[in-house]
Amino acid sequence: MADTALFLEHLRAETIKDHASSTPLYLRVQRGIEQAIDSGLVEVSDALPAERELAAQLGVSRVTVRNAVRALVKKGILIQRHGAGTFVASREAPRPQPLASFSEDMRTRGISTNSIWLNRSTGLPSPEECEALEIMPDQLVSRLYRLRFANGKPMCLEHAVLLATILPDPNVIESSLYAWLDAHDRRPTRAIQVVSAQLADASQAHLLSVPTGSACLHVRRRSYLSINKLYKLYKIRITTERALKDEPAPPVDANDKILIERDRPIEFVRAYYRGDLYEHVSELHY
Amino acid sequence: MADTALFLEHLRAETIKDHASSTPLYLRVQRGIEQAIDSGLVEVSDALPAERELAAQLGVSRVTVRNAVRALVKKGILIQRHGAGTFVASREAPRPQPLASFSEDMRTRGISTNSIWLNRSTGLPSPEECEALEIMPDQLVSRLYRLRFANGKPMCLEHAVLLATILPDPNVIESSLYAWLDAHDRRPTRAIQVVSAQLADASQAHLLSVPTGSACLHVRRRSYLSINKLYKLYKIRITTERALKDEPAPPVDANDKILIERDRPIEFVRAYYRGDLYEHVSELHY
DNA sequence: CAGTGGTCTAGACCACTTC
DNA sequence: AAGTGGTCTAGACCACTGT
Repeated sequence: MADTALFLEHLRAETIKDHASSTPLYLRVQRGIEQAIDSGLVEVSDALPAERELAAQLGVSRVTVRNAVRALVKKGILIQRHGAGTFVASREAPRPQPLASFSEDMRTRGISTNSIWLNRSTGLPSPEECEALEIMPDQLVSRLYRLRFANGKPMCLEHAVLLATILPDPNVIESSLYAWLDAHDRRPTRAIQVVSAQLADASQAHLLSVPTGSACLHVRRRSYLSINKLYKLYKIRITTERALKDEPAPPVDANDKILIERDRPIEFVRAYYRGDLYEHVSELHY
Repeated sequence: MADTALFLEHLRAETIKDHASSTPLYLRVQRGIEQAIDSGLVEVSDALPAERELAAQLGVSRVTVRNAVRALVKKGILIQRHGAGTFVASREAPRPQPLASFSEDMRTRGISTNSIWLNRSTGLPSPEECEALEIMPDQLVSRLYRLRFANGKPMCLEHAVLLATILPDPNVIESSLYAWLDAHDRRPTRAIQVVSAQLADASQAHLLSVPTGSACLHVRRRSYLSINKLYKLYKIRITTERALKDEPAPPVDANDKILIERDRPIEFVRAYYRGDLYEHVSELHY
């Protein structure tokens, strides 16, 4: 290690910093180690001080250190080898692809984006949408239909459908749907995509400014909100409604049902990308 | 819960079972809980006994119980809610897509597969392959080129390149490459895929039995082997060589280099799928 | 052999949920 | 107020690695 003393000093400072705040100790240690690596204080291939040593130097228990290290190992930033030590992993190695929105995806590729709205409305779902969103036919949905541009070129024809309970009014979306969802703490945590190759039909080709019969990538995506976030949103809604309408609390059963389900689909997207301009990246695990 | 006493009894039995073996205690507890859920002993929406209660009943510490539960929560089988309890998650909810081989992928879709070899050889890598596999131009690679059929129809034109150190002789592969890799403990643990839409050119179209200009899905995949497995394979190779040739151990530096890198690409695949027969599924996380 | 991470115990207090 | 999971401590022994 380049300078163990300096590393420990930084870590101690970082660990003490939010002492008054409610940030858990192991998260502060974790962030301290992460920052030390990012700032180059410890370099790739360096061994971290032993867990017992770290614990002693920071004045915390070894369990707490292990808690912090475990998260960083899962992130791929550290590598532990039984009997040998804990090492800083190489930085060049690929990291998992996060669930990014179209705009974010393009931004990371260094491409500017804009879009024009073809339709925004709220209404009843089609049978296909009912199945995709796991809802009954009388539950309202919001629709966003637009043509997206990348670096000024038409790139993608996108049709998004969301639960109206998640997005009550589609007209509030300015350019980035996910930015709005983020701001309202209801951004999907997980998505399943099905990608297939198709030939553009006449109307798609016209909108995308390509010849009919060009190759295009058809992406269908179902996005899920984690049970925890859903529950929190649900609780908030219930409380607010009760406060407003002076109604009694809902029956416990209804509550229980929601608690125990897993992630719930909140968004269903169909998109047609120009085959000459877009490639879809995905990561698989064994 | 249907029958707490029965659940605890099962769990106690499962926990004690491999007492003599070296299986860690928390893994035995974990497996016990998992089996109880799979066998229907506890049902969806049931709350598990409290962690302290479980620990007391099993005669283990609460930390050990938490260790077991944490893994099951990560797997999506259990859901924990602060202050409320630990619940069995719904089983219908979708589970993440594992990294499957073509044959496995098709089998889960209920489709039979076969293939004909177009070429199998070992040789020096092209510049593109060097970059994809992160190797020098003098390091040998094995190539597998074949036409794959699904339910008797030509489905996919696949060109796979692997490090010769991983697959020394491509002719040993009968039908499933991944089955062989599995048997030799060198199956990739992770892969990154890039999917794009293209029109089939004349030779591709001919092999796939579709008209020239049909939509096809072009998939490029880099598959990685985890650092741990790599290290174990490497160590084994070193030891064997030493035993055979009576050579001294390799210099420590070479060893160290390998230890600290992350996952390493061992396979590079280019495949062209018929757009009318294949859809690519992927999952994203936030 | 000494040093490391991996597992385990028996406590404790805090934050949150439920009633 | 009682019960739950979330965090934390101060120990202990085992299995593995390096030399």
